Amino acid sequence: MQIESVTNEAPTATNVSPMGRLLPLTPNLSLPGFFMGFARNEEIFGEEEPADFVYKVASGAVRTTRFLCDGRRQIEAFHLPGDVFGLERGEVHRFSAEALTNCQIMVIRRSALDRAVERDCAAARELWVLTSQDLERIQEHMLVLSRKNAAERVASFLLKLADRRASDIVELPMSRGDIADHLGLTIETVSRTMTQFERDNVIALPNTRQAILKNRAALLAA
Amino acid sequence: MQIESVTNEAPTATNVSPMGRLLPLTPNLSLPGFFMGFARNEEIFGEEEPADFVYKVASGAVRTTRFLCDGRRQIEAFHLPGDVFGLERGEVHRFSAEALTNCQIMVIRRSALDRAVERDCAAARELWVLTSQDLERIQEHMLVLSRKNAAERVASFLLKLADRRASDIVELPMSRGDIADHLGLTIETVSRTMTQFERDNVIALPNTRQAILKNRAALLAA
DNA sequence: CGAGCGTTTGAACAGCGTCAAAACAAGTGG
DNA sequence: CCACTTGTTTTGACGCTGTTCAAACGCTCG
Repeated sequence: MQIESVTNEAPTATNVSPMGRLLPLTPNLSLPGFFMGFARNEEIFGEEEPADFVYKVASGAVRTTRFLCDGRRQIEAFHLPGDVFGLERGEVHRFSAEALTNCQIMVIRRSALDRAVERDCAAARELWVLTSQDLERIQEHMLVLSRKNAAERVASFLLKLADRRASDIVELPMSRGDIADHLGLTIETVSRTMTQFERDNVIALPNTRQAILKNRAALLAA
Repeated sequence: MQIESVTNEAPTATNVSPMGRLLPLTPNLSLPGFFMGFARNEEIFGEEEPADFVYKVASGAVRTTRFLCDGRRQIEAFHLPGDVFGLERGEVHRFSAEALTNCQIMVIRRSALDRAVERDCAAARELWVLTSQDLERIQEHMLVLSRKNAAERVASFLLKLADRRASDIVELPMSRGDIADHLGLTIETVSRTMTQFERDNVIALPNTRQAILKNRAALLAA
């Protein structure tokens, strides 16, 4: 990993503090921070490590994961540009985060966030909204995990990605194994399901890291 | 349902406002509110209804649920005394809530909470903590749903209830069907799994609404 | 005592996981 | 440019776990 300069311009006395320049954690809340670059598969932070920073994806993609004691893995979420991750209530991270692709990550000191929230109720509200959105997203995912079958899970996943990108051409920065560990399935089932969708002319798979939605209705019904 | 007087004492001019007396939403945040009683199976609020109130269990137990379009049900959580539920970011409830048993519910107007949070950063933080705890709880549950088998799911469930009550004698205010819809299983599988635990002397089932943990280690290993 | 639920139990079935091998993709070094 | 390696994805055969369907059992309450 490597600390990156934010822009093409060289840093100046006005836009760089010892904590870095002001960066938008949300559209309404900017805090001093800096950027870091991570290479594909590099760890951004580990489970149980001190949660001294909050992160936001500037470019690339990230996964947050945790493990059961016997090694079974769960991927809590995939984070795309604009997503905030690594925000904790306690002292340590409850997930680890790894780069899915080479990526640029905005890094903000948690102490700076804490201070902003102590004096500014609007900032405090922004923080609450961030966490609420996380909660809503994950409640949606819980429904998928508890009550949907393999085809429905993969369909939901593809549709969510397409909605985020606002396009029927979906880039898949994650491996089949990552998708499986996110959906509570096996690699083989994910692969078989996608191939079946392709045979049924519901999607096209020009290569393993790209899917094109050809029949949204069929995916919704799946 | 029926609006209840809070205590044995009659309300007085000092502890009752038009909004009700001050009630502790959390130990550190009290707001004007009132109590309501609900009968077993009575609906407290419905999905898509305006989220004008926040609720806290005073006594009894509550479930929050949602449905897939074809009727498959998911129980997001069971709420026991002290638990806050029905707190939303948006305008409407994203779950419905029903009384599992006869229960007393503390009801606080959301507008009162909003106002408190606008002027008081400490209150705003309390709100964030509430939502964060929800998120943490549900992330834990997600791991159960995505990567654990039937025996492990039921074991986690019993252990969590026992931890909450700080006792090896676990009251089960919910039906087998409720447990099934919470754990992403069927009634039959829940029943079979519990009977098997009983046969293996891991738990005792004096009746259908009570379980006694006899071998915590076996449950943890399950 | 009988009706109506919820729960338990059984038998058959199916969906998904497991294991194994083949196909494919992406580098690496000759 | 090709042979070789390594890791990922696909495909196939098989078996287990959990579902489905059906029936029996046991509460609770008229």
